[in-house]
Amino acid sequence: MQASRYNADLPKYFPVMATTIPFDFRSHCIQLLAQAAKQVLPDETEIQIELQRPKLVDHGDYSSNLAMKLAKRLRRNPLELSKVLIEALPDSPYVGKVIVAGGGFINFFLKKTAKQQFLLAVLQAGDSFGHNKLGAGKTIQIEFVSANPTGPLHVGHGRGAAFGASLANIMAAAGYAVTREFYVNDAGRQMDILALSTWLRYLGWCGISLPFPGNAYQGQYVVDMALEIHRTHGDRYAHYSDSPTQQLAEINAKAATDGEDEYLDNLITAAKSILGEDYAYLHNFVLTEQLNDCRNDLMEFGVEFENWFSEQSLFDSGLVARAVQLLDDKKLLYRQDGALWFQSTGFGDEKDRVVQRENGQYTYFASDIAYHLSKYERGFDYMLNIWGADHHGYISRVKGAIEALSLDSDKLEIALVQFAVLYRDGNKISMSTRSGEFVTLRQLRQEVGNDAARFFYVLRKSDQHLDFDLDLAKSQSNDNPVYYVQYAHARICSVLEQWGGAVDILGRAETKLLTDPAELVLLQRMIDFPDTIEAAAKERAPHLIAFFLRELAGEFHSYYNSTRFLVPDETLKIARLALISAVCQVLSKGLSLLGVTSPHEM
RNA sequence: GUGCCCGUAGCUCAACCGGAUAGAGCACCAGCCUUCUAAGCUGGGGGUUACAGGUUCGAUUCCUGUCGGGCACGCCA
Repeated sequence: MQASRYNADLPKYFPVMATTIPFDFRSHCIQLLAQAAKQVLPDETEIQIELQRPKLVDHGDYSSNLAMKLAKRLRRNPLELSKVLIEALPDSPYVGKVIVAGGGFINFFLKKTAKQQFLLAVLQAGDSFGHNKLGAGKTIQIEFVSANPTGPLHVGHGRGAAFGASLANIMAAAGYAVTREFYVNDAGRQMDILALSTWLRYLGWCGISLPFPGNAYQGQYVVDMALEIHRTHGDRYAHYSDSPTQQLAEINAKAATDGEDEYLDNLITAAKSILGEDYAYLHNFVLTEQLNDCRNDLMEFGVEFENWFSEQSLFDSGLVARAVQLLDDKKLLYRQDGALWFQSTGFGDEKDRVVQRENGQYTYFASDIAYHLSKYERGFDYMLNIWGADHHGYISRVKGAIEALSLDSDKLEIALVQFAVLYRDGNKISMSTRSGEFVTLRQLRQEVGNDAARFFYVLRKSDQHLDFDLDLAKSQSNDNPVYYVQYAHARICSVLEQWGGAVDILGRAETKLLTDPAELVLLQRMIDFPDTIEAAAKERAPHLIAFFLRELAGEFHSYYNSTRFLVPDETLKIARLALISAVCQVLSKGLSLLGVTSPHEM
């Protein structure tokens, strides 16, 4: 999957077409160089050709370090080698000059007319401009967010959501068939704790006051759910047998002698016993409430999933038992201290892991093995898990289990997203789901808006910590870079509206009139767009799109201030409008990849 | 203590997996609106890429060590 960056033999995406409209100058130049290398150095069969975009315009549009790379092995002077290669380059309708520079760089300068013609290709491709065939139609499943449905999403989940959703869009644009999935942890102890917490609050509404454990869910939403139950069902879930609260009182009495976790588990056992079949209602109610809340929250944030995969279904379908059995068949399980252990140390893990507890309950790890088995059985070509960075210690055991099942663990990639650390009044805000002290994604969205939040989240590399200063985000919301990009889009829309002409005639623009340096800069930037999407897909780096958009917007604003578009010269006017129309289209496309809107006016 | 990630302008971050003179945005200074949206533009100052070695034509990038920060090390999820 992460093979050669640029393979000299294969065109990257669009084949270089022999028509009048050039599409992929980079691949074209690579092919030219490959042909030259083949002629000059017939013995070298494994030549990797890389082209980079030089930082300085003086260094051309594309640059190759091929001669410098080969110089040592061939014991030849890199400058001489460059010259020989350049002389062997086939003629090209798109390349103007190729020169040697620096210590042996081969610098390609595209013809001005090639860049100008490219504009028409952009307009012609429309919304699909920038798409490429990197993925070649292979299927990839991307699992992200997967937050426990035990409370509102917080700002940490927001980063995973924004990153995952943007990356999914980018992978789709890069030619992958993407399936987005949310893994719902609806089977574990945490759900029991939430159900218990809600019930205790509910009893409070019924006038039965009991101590509320410190490690139960403290949030206001728990009180609200309890109130909702009370409103629709009255005291129905409060009065059982002779003395409903007496059992709880007994359990409470044990708290003094047992640890906190045992205390909570005892309460859960008691609740299940007292509620009987009604416990399922309670459990299902809180799960449904939280899941709906989560789904709505994400939908409003522009994040949607093809699949919501239930952990419980893995137990119901027997897949957990089957996965464990498969390991057992391979003699990779053993029993110790009453628990069932998986020999993960044989697969790169640092210690063996329990899959079934002494009390017969499967661990989270066991259902996770089954979950990944399910992914493999569903036949995706690639799988990508997006996890919080705190799960990095979990990677080796999951990969180990996959290998133990004789599956190809290279098909599964795990991308870690660092935490978003919140600051208010210059102080770090400590967050804990259990304690109910956290800033929710919803609050953040209301404070800074969906667009700013989506853009801000992907403005840095995912493996970097994100310092999120709430006060700054609020007070400087007008300075947020997202507005800078959106403003460029709105300005173009405004100009096009004032022009009022039919957009399709822009496709017949006299592009050779676009000779201003600012215009060529914009053209070159748009030529880079497909490369940027490809790089963002390969590196799982949505921030590259955000940075690209800032560059493009900046170059447009500069152009806007220096040049008037609605000029009397009709031909020139159409040419310039065609250019900014293409810029508008690319801005909109890039923003949509990041889940940000493209306003027509601001 | 062990493992993983990170350390770049005053602050927040880039730098196309080893390339040419390390770039933006905030903040600061000086200019630009009777002309398509000033949420904009133009110019300026600001750096021993934490530190010390090593690898080579070439290092922010790769290797070793030191210092500093984050995370993980459950029969929790």
